[in-house]
Amino acid sequence: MPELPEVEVVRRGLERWVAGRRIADVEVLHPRAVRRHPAGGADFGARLVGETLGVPQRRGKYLWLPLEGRGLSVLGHLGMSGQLLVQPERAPAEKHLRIRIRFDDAAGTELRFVDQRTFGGLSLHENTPDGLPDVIAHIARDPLDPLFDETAYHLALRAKRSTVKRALLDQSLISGVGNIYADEALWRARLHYERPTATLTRPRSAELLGHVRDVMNAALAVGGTSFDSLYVNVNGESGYFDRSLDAYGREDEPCHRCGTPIRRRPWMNRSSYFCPRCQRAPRPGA
DNA sequence: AGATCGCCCTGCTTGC
DNA sequence: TGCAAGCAGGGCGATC
Repeated sequence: MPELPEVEVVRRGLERWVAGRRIADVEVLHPRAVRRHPAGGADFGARLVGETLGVPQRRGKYLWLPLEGRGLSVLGHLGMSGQLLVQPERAPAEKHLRIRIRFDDAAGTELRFVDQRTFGGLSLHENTPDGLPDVIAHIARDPLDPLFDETAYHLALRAKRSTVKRALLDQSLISGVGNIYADEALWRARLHYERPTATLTRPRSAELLGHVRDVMNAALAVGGTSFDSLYVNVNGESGYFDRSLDAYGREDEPCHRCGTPIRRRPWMNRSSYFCPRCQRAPRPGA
């Protein structure tokens, strides 16, 4: 599933292949793909025709394509299985093709939104004065954003009566961290996922944040090398290909630090993977 | 009002 | 073998 590094790879691909192009036609093939656009697929398409795409932007796992001179943006989220592909116009339709965007130039390529599980989608929104689609104004800056406020993050963390993994996944505090990166960063920081946020010292939270950035940058480095073809993102998960995970998905496999079998615990309708030796559970009531 | 839960969805895997 | 349940998971609306 695409996470922040994968979405950034997609953003770069879009910048290269569709920025500056004018939309000629939009085909919405599945209503769920535009469910965040209340006026529906026909309205979505009609309002895009004739518009020119600006430089794609990203925050966390959201990305958006500004419409030049309009104060509007096409907002996209890939969800679990979404892909944005730049394909030759004559290429056969993908099995899960949901939206097709054609351009009025002679490049011979079109933009396709393909999504098996339909958790993702596209929609059209007005921008805030910051140039952010209004519906994602509540999404915090992500850890790769130069304007991410580390001090504010730490203070918010300390003020929460919550646990560290919940806080990592709270998009209003920090965006772009999903289940995989949360478990990986916690493993690197040797922190148990149920560690109360209020017990994290400033150096400890700074260290954790550093690990979050490290795992994302490592994935970005790998994902960023594999997309110089026509495809914006060959398979929607390129960032994971050559990356070795230390915790996530490694139940019963030896910890890369101490050899203790990694454990999986049900958590918030998901799973948490951790090393029971390196990442000790917090004392009850601590 | 902040924290938590359930739902959306499909295809692969597992188990009886 | 076939069917059913489990699992993956981000985000949002409902609920407590």
